[in-house]
Amino acid sequence: MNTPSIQGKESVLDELSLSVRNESATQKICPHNSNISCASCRLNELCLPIALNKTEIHQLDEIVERNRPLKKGDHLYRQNDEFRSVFAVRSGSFKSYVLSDTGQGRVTGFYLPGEIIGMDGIASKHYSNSTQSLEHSSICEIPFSQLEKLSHQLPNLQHHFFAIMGNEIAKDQQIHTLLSSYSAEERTASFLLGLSSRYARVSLSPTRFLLPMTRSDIGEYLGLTVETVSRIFTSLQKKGLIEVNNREIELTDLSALRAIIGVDTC
Amino acid sequence: MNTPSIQGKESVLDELSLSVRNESATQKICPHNSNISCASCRLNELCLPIALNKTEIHQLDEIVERNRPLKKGDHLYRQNDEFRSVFAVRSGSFKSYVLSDTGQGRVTGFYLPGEIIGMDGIASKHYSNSTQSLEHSSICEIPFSQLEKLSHQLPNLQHHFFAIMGNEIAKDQQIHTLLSSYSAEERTASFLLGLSSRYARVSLSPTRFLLPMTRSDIGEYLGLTVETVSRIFTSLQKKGLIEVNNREIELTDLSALRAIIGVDTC
DNA sequence: CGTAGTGTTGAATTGAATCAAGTGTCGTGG
DNA sequence: CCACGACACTTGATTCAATTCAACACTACG
Repeated sequence: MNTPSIQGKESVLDELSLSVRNESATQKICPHNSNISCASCRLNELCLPIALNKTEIHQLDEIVERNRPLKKGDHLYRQNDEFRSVFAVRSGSFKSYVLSDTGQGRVTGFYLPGEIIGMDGIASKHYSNSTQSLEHSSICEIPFSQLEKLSHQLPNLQHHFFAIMGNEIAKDQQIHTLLSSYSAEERTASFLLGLSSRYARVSLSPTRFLLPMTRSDIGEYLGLTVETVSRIFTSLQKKGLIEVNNREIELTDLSALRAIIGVDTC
Repeated sequence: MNTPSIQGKESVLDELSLSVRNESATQKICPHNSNISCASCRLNELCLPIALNKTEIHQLDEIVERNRPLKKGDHLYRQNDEFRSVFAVRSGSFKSYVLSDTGQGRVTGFYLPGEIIGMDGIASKHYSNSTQSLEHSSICEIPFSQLEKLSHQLPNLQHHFFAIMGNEIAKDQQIHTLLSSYSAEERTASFLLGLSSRYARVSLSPTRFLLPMTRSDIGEYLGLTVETVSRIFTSLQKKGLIEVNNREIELTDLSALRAIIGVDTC
């Protein structure tokens, strides 16, 4: 197994570190490059083009707008902005959050390459949260009215977009269960395993990665305080299940992590 | 305001009590009647037919299967069953739940008339939870492959179904926020207000209704224990915000309830 | 009429939050 | 290039909201 070595801490937040670490030498295109097409995108097996044929991908390509990259902290959109588009993460990562009346935000989701952002705005025609880049990132913007028109022409695309939305619904319900009945340790373990499989999906190491978000972001997402997240990390490390160093994390015992959340590890 | 009087306790769980209480005399069709069509359904302004014209509604009608009513406790489907259809609640109510490894269930959602059930199964082709009737209920079954075919023909239907799914996603994210940062009292108040507006949507009293679910169901849904839910109900009643009597509930001070969850009551 | 399920209430316990103090890390501008 | 300031993170002590444990009342239904 080729677990790519993590670079020194001076580049922990380097915009490339999460995106191209273990890409093969045959793929030289910069992940932030705006001139890439859906057909040549390394994510086309996960993203919208899945299940489309060449002609169809070309049609999709026509409506996708590849905007300039976002810097860390830049907003993709803000709560109550008019809904116009959904977005596909091409590189980097994002967080969605809502601001509570008391001013403090609550994180509602994290988005990694190949994932779709903004579907919460479809019904009300306004985004129900704000979404911000966690590092140097690039996205594909897909104007929703055009996506609808194209979906109408391409049954495959309609089918797939229904599936993407259904997946989001199923995922949200899992989080509902997580938050309503799991302990701090179970939530944290589940979160790390979730990230692990999402990184694996984009051909990055499932056991060794950089957390793009702060402890505070994780806490808000999991309904815990920063202090608790930090304590759980320390305790998991003491138990030998993970190795943490700042944003660098290694899952050293996946099956023990799975055991925490009650998944049988035959 | 015409707040319909609630019937005696001997009919608290009567299958009609939630469905037809304040219907006008001009509408005599039994809500469990299987021979109703979408065109004549009293829910057609909320359910799938919304935004469809007469011809289109007729086409939808053709694919809808109106099954026999379900008794209290009957399952609509079970976790891991093959996904074939989504369902629209015509009368009664349902709960979705997943069984945790420890055997105890966690409720993931409640469904009232006019709401759509089963979208969590679209992506994986298997239902990710079990769904059970909470009282005598009736549903419309919509085979998903046919819904897709029809959506392809009717842009209005495609648009509307995207909106229904987007709404579900937005709703789930609100619950995420609720569970991750609200206290037991805030969750309970928010839950009651949510039910209130959903009943209002189907022209029932927003301040006086019957809870179709147990305290335990509510607890599982909100991430609280039965005891806590019971205590919060008692305490809200002592404060004069609600009046509870078994499954009967009256919201006597809506703005105070809204104030609990931090909504400005101008 | 009895029994299982549902709901309430009280007392003790506890997991996570809060409060508090400190260290580590990063990006900035002198 | 270093020093500074702003965050980000950690760790400990204390508090508190909600759970757990326990006992009992109510309701509904065969």
